[in-house]
Amino acid sequence: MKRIAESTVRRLSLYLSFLEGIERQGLKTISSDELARLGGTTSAQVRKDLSLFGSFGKRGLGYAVPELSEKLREILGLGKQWRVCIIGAGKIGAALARYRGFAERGFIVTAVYDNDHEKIGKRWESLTVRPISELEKDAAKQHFDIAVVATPAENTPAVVKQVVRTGIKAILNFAPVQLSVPSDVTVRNVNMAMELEGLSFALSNRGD
Amino acid sequence: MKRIAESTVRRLSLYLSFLEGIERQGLKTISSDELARLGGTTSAQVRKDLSLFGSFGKRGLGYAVPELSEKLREILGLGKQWRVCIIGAGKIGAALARYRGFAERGFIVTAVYDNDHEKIGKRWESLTVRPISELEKDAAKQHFDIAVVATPAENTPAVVKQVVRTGIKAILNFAPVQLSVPSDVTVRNVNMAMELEGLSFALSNRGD
DNA sequence: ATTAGTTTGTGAATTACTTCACAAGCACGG
DNA sequence: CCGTGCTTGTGAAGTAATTCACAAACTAAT
Repeated sequence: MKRIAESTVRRLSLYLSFLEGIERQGLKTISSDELARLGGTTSAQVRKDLSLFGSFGKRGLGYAVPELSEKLREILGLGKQWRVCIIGAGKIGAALARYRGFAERGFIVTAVYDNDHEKIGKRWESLTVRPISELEKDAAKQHFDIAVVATPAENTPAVVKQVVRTGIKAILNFAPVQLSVPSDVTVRNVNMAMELEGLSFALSNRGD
Repeated sequence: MKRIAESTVRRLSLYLSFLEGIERQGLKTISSDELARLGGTTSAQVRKDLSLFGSFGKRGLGYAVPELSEKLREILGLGKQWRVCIIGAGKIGAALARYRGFAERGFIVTAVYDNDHEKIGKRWESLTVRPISELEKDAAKQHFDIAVVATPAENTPAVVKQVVRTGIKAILNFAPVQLSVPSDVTVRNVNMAMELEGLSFALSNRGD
């Protein structure tokens, strides 16, 4: 299959979230034009995005909402449950572990790790914070699909090495460093400082 | 000045974080090639990014680290302090309010708002959670540059309307909805569910 | 001085992404 | 069952972003 751009995947994700809202409102069909308006894009973009995976619409009518939702969930791999481990039991780790939205979308947090003796052993909801030294052993027993890395910048490269060794192929990285991983490991970065700096840039350069 | 792509601004931000690390190590110069390796890009990309703002390097030698850092801080508007208000005193809001990294980079959290009576009046570090109904009044007295919106999806459109009315021109949005704002307001979205879905997609479509 | 070895800055070429524009398909009304 | 009004799917055209590739500029060594 043709390579799919990251921007496309982001939009698919966005469309899905709109469709779920629309489904709750009870609407049966939606046009590419309406989806585009919701997502701040164009109808041609919506149709092109979807057409990369098949043709799901009916000409003259639009897209059937439940069918398209289902199709998008399938494309995005949301049919199955993904097992997630969180590494770093700080503020961000805690906020993530408790966020209900993940489980709803099939991302199940199954373990939390840290290297701080203060934190190890603490209970978080139904989980206990475990020493990071146990990660590899644990991973051999239970399978993890995704690692969320929320460690201080200085520890992150070492932590990521360990993660890669366990065979985990997807990392969501909150640490403000660029990860170096083998090409078969997918990384997504979330970097608050970078987002704020983007806003700072926009504020500083208005009107030129 | 030519319009600068968001991807470029992201990279500038990234370069700056590397330069700060390098500066601490005491290195005086760096080549576009080394910066590229750190940032997972190409040397041509680095040079092109920088050349949009001037020519800061010395041929045969590279870039002087402190000078380039300073220049990037200036380009990104990090010379001044930005006043930030956080709206939504939930998990994410709390994690952000306490994150030390912001202040270091000149983003000063000066107020926190919520509409939940349980939360209003609670003290957070040096701040007190205020009722969101006071936002507009407060904004008239103290100036806010940036609003961080971390409210539940359903309240977000109304909250954003209020934010826009105060004259704030930059919003960092954590709510999983697409904001509709006037074109002179800059929005950056951070959406954890979307990032995880991107990883889910990658895991589901390996090797085709 | 001259030469060898680097590395920048930047047009040109390439690749990737988005938008245009229209034939083809479908629903509905008469 | 034919026409009217919509809306999709998609090549072609247009933009935008990235990479190539090389002259120009600098250092250091001899």
